[in-house]
Order: sequence, then structure tokens, then C-alpha cells
Amino acid sequence: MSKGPTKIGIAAVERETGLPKDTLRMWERRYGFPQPERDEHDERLYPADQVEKLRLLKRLVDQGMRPGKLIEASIETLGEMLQARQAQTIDCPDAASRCNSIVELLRLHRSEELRRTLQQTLLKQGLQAFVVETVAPLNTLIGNAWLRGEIQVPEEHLYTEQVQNLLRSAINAQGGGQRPRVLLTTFPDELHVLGLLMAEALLVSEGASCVSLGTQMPIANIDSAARAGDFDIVALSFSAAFPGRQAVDGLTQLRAALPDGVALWAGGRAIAGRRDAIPGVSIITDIRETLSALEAWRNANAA
Amino acid sequence: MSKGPTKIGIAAVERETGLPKDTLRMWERRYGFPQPERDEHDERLYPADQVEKLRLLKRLVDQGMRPGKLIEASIETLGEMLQARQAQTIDCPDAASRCNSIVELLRLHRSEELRRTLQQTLLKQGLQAFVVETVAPLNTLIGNAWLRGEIQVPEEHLYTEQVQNLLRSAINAQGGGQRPRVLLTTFPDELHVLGLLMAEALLVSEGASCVSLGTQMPIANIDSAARAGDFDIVALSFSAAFPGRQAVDGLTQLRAALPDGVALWAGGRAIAGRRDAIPGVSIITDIRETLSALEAWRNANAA
DNA sequence: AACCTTATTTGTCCAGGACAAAAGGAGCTC
DNA sequence: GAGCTCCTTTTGTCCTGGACAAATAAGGTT
Repeated sequence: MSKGPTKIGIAAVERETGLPKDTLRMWERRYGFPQPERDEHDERLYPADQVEKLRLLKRLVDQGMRPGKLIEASIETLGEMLQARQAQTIDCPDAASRCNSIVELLRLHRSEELRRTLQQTLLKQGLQAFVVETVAPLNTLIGNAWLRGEIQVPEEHLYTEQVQNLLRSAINAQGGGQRPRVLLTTFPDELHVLGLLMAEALLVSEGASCVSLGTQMPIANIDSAARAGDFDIVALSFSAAFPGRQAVDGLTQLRAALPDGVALWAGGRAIAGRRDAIPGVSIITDIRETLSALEAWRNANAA
Repeated sequence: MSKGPTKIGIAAVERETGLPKDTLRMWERRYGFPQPERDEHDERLYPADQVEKLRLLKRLVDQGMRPGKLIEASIETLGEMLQARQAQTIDCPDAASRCNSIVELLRLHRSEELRRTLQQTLLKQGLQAFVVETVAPLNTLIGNAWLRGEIQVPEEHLYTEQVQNLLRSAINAQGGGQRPRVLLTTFPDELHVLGLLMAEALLVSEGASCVSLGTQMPIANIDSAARAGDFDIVALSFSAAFPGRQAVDGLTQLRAALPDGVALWAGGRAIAGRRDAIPGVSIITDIRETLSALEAWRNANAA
């Protein structure tokens, strides 16, 4: 169980928590937390528990809470707040039990069985049902387990890889289709690719013609790519971890840049909560709505 | 042609070039470059050409050059140095012409034709030849075009997506096999996934049992995952953009953590140049060597 | 050439000050 | 009570200039 050094420097904390060095120093100056020790040359050394608390703080702050109100709370309290705020319930009990057993495989690192089980579920359900009734609830379940600290980075990556292989195979198997032409991507700070692949899978299986640029596309480039490729729709995906404000800002900016004839769709947990609609942007709260949005577009644009 | 603002702040420069704010200020203090303008509140505003030069500087410094020697050179000179240092030639003229036409499709955003062409090439060549004779030279070609500024972010992402779809389909199609069990991943700052997929494709097609954790896995987690999963080999991939020293450091650390019985393989442009061997780590200079390394392992471990 | 020692270069950290953008609240009107 | 404006507090980011250790180069000796 080789763990890293128990005390880490400020640069490492920035890497691990995503909090800039300046902010770390400022919080210390203002609130007295974190309170790192110092090494022989007076440089900050953060113990693991403080880093863990910082990680939780970051997530809550990204959700719109204010650091000043949170900073005194214990790690446990913060963990509960995160769960209360994020925990999603899975409606269908059938899906829940199926997914729970998959998470169990994941936790035990049974990678081969995991692959087989996912593969079989896909074959049995078909692509659309697989995305809606298996992948979506699994994402929620795994997100919750992650918050509770029940699964770690390697498990989460393993899951992502396996699902990615399946979805990409399925997408690849369906040849490119007709209208609408959809450009899929995410904003620069968004690394999660599954939302994008789920949407692409649904759209492609309804005969839409999709081009994905993967994650992390600068806004100016999204605009130029959309113009160059004669697209009807630009679709963006936001994971739960993505800061909501940044999403709204970016969408506003992109909407202003894009030609009027191009629709802009945005989906994912980060914006699902937002009540403030952005003019000219379609918010997709649930992955299922992707299909109705497609149908609506086709009705509106029937030549 | 909506381009972003022509002058950008220090945080944006850090994001775009990868140079920390502290370093940007230090270079300015020491060398007089960059020499950003200031906005009304005395904050640095970097013009686009300085940012471009910084981007080139970063790459050269990552390769081991020293900033003090480079800082006065012009953008053109720096570009030439980069090419002289990196530019790879593609040996086989047949592969070169095939790949050039693919790059042409990419540049024209002919995504559907690109998909079809790649798909057909894969079918014609078979998986192994496709990886070795098409994907590898294409990566080189596209890397060079990128250095010359001939292709942009969206093209590069589009290419990555398409190849990823193909390779993942192919990998997914081959069921999991026998020994050795190989764990594939990259270090935290490495985002490029193609090298990993290429290696996985080659290994799987020779019947090895591969588990990929995708990119960005912290070293401590690589170690624990390798122990938990009964792996024979841990394989890491490093793109040309990855700082060579960081690769060597990380490999040394990981080697020390891993049990002796587990082999450690490292491949990719970032370490291909390094002459300094790391004890207990197999350096794979060319993607083709993956196959001979596998054969060697099987010979050595024939029970 | 191989090795040790000394100089130089370079990146990262620190403190503490400043201020703008965002969020919260107070008071007002309809 | 919803919507509005104006004011206050909170918060993050940027600034300067100093310090120093780690990495690299250069010089000297065997």
C-alpha cells in the first residue's frame, strides 16, 4: 500500500485540489485554514487531512457555496453537505440493482467480467436503452460512490475506459447519416468525455450525422469549426464537476459568436440545475431529452 | 472569423502556454521578455505574438534547452529549432503518400471521408499494420504540421477522435486473452491517449490481456492498481510534448514502488531520445518494438 | 576521458498590499 | 412578493521584490 509522502508542498496541493497557490495562501491569511506546517526552509507542507478537506471545499465552492461559511466545518460535515447537494436517486429499481452489481465488479477490479457484463447488457438492451437505462444511472451511482470516498481514481478510470470502448464501437458501427449535422465537444476545462459519447450514441442511432471534437475545445475554435463544417447544431456537455458559472458565461459567449441558424444545445449535471435560461441555448436536463430535442429540430426544419 | 481578444491576461497565458505565472514574471524581470502591455489597472496584457513565442520557448525548454540562450531568438528561429530537433522523417514512401492524403482530408474538414478512408485502410491492412504503418506515421506528420502551424486544435482533435473510435472498436472486438496481463496508463500531466491505444491494439491482437486506465493516473494509484490486479507488465506512454525529465523522475519513482516481479515498459517520443537508461525499465523507442518486447517477455516467462 | 568542485542559471516559493468582480442584503416601488 | 437599484462584504487574482535551492555548466585535477 505504498502511499505518497504524507506532507506535500503547495504546488502539489494546487495540482491535487485545483485551488491556485494564491488562493491557498489567501485562505490561510484570512481564515486561518489551511494551516500547513513548514519545512526547514519555511516552505508550506500540507498534511494529507488538510488536503482532503481542501478537496471537499473546492467542490462545494464550485457549486456556489462561499468559502467563508464552510471553512470551519469538519471534514465529515463537508462530506455530508456534498452528498445532500449532489446525491441523485435512481428512479427505476430494476436499473438500480443491475447497476449496483456492475459497481461491485468495478470495486473488485474484475475488469474482464466488467467488460463482459457491460457488453452483454448493451446487446440485450440495444444502444439507446443501454445509454439511458444503464450508463446514465451508472454515472450517477459512481459519482455518488466517489463523493463518499468508496471508489478511487483507478476504478473510475477503468469504468470510463470500458464504457468508452463500448460506446465508440457502437458509434463507429453506425455509418454517418442525414440531417441534422451535429458538432459535439466540451469547453476547455471539461475533461469528462462520457456525456459527449452518450449524446453522440443517441443521435447517431437516430440517423443524425455527428462529428465529435472530443473534450477541451477553446470557444473560438468551436465557433470556427461549426462554421467551416456546415453544422446545424453545436452540442456541449458539462459534467457535475464543471463550475456552473463558467458554463453559463461560455455558452453566452459562444451563442453570440455562432451564426443564428446554428442551434446550441447544452447538457449535463453542471447546468441541469440552473434555472436562468440563456436566450438561444437549449438546455438538456436529462439525457433522454436529447431524443425529443432531435425530433423537435427535425419537425421545425422539415424542408 | 471570430478570434479571441488580441491581448490576454497572465492567467490565460499560463493556461495556453503551460508556463506558470511565477515563471512568466521572472522571465520578464530577468530577461526583459515577455514585455506585456498593461491595462488600466496595471495588470499584464500579453499580445498574441508574444504568447506564440512563449509557446515555442516552452517546448524547447521542455526538451532541455535553456531559456537564457533562447530568449533573444526570433519566432522564426525558434520554429526552425523545434523542427530541426523534432522533425521525424517517414521512412516508407508508400506510407508517406497515403498519410499525406489523409492529412489533406483532415485539413479540409472532410470528416465523413476521413472516417471512411481510415476505416478502409484498417480493413485493408489489418490492425497491426494499420497501427504501425498508418497511425504512427500520421501522428508524426500531424505533429510536424502542428509545429509548422499548418493545422489547428480542431483538426488535431478530430483526427484523435476518429482514430480513437477505430482503435477502440478493434480492441473491443478482440476478447481478453492470456498472459501477460498488461496494465496501460499515463502519468498525470499526459493527456494524449493515442500512444496508449496503439500499444493496446498491438498487444491485444497478440493475445495479451490488457487493462487500460486511460490517461492521467497518479503514480501511487498506478502502483496500487498493478498490485491489486495481478499484472505482469505496467506500460506507460509519453507524447512528444511531455517533459522528458518528469518522465524519468516518475519512472524511477514508480519502479521503486512496484514489486520486482512486475515489468515496467515506457514508450513514446518524450523518452525515445533519452540515452540514460533507467534500471529495471524497458524503453520502447519505436511502436514496432512493442511486439518484440512482448515476444521477449513470453520467452523469458515460459513456464 | 572520468571525476570532483565551484560558479551560474533558473524555477519556485514567500510576504503583504491592492483592488475589481461577485454575492449578499437593504430599502424602495409597483 | 417580485423586481429594481444602490450599497457593503466577501472573495479571488494580480502586483512587487526578495530569497534560495536544485539543476546545469564550467573549470581543474588525476
